[in-house]
Amino acid sequence: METEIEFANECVLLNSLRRSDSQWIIKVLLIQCGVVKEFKNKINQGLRWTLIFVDEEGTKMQAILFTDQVNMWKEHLEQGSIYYIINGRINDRKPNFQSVHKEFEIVHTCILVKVNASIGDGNRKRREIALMNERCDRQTVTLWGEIAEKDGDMLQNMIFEKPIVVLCNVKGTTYRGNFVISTTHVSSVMINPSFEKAIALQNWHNRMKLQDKDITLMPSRLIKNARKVKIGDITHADSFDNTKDTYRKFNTKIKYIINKDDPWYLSCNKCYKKVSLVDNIATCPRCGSNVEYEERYLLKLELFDEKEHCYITLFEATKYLLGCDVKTYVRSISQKKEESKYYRKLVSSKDKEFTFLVKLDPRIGGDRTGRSLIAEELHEVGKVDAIEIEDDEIKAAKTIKKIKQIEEENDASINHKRIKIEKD
DNA sequence: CCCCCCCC
Repeated sequence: METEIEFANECVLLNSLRRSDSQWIIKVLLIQCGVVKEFKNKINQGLRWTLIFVDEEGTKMQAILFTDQVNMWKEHLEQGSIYYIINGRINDRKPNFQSVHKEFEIVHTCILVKVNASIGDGNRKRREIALMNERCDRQTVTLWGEIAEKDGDMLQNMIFEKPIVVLCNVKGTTYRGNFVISTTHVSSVMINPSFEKAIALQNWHNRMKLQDKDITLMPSRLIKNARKVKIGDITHADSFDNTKDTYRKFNTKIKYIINKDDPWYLSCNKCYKKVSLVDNIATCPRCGSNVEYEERYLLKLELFDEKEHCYITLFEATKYLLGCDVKTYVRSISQKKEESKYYRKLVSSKDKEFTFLVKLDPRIGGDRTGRSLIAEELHEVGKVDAIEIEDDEIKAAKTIKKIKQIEEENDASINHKRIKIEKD
């Protein structure tokens, strides 16, 4: 295969290959296949295919195939397989473009729990997914460009099996106080890979499934660690400190379910605003007509905690109350809603006590009368506290203890060797 | 020989 390889950094060039080498062979794992794209400029036109490989030392490199090579290889190369590349052309790394190899590389191994619809076209195409780890922390990831197109579609088709997803060379950004991970042009996505951490997570997930536990309904570390308050502490607060600690939880009864018959709406995929349907054409008040849309939960509740009452809105969090995703719910009530176990669960939640998690918005202060809160998460009272909290301090202490133990063992073995040598 | 920091 004749191909162009852009190396990540010069070390690789020195260690395993030199640009001047005319004959070489390298063993690589294909970790990311792009989408075959057509290109056209003043001089050339044809097909382009971007691949990302990793060698046995863990160094990543990008390879580009052009028209003839694309046609020759497109049916044969497979993500996750091992190949030998023989005698490719090696280019220097181009400083204006992203390097495949990062000085700091974060690898995320998580369970896929949600895939949103994709938005936009070409390089602007994006698709949000949600991942979860063994501590039930949710993490939103935005897939971009070819990864949104190819891997995103693959993930959407697999969402019901909740595969393990590994992300390499992704970047983190903060938007409105939320940490969001985004893919870049050098990111790679692996689905159900066979390395230790991924298998351990898969085993954990299998154990949960055997206990009939849906991990997407389990209390997250966020709600476990959130500061516990009364409703009045939130509704009567003049303003909120602009700190990182913006989550609060409170226990309260559901006094009234305001829209129990239609706890969802048709939402614009791009901006989440409610679309209106006329002759099957959806119009979004913000994005215009003929937009893509899907059902989205929206449940409004009135709460009462003996002292205060307030209104709260549940979007995605409705799932915690009903136990299923919105599409399953809508399907379940399409015939006789009284026969839907999810509908019955919704109705029976009235007068029950729940722990609600809300996020404080530092921009909103003062008079909040009439303004409803938005729930991030909720569980029946007792379910949150029942689970043992292993906070970071305890974990850190354990790690230190472990390290000391290992050091002592090493010391002992070193001493033992010394003794042995002396005896000899 | 191609192409790059996007969006709510």
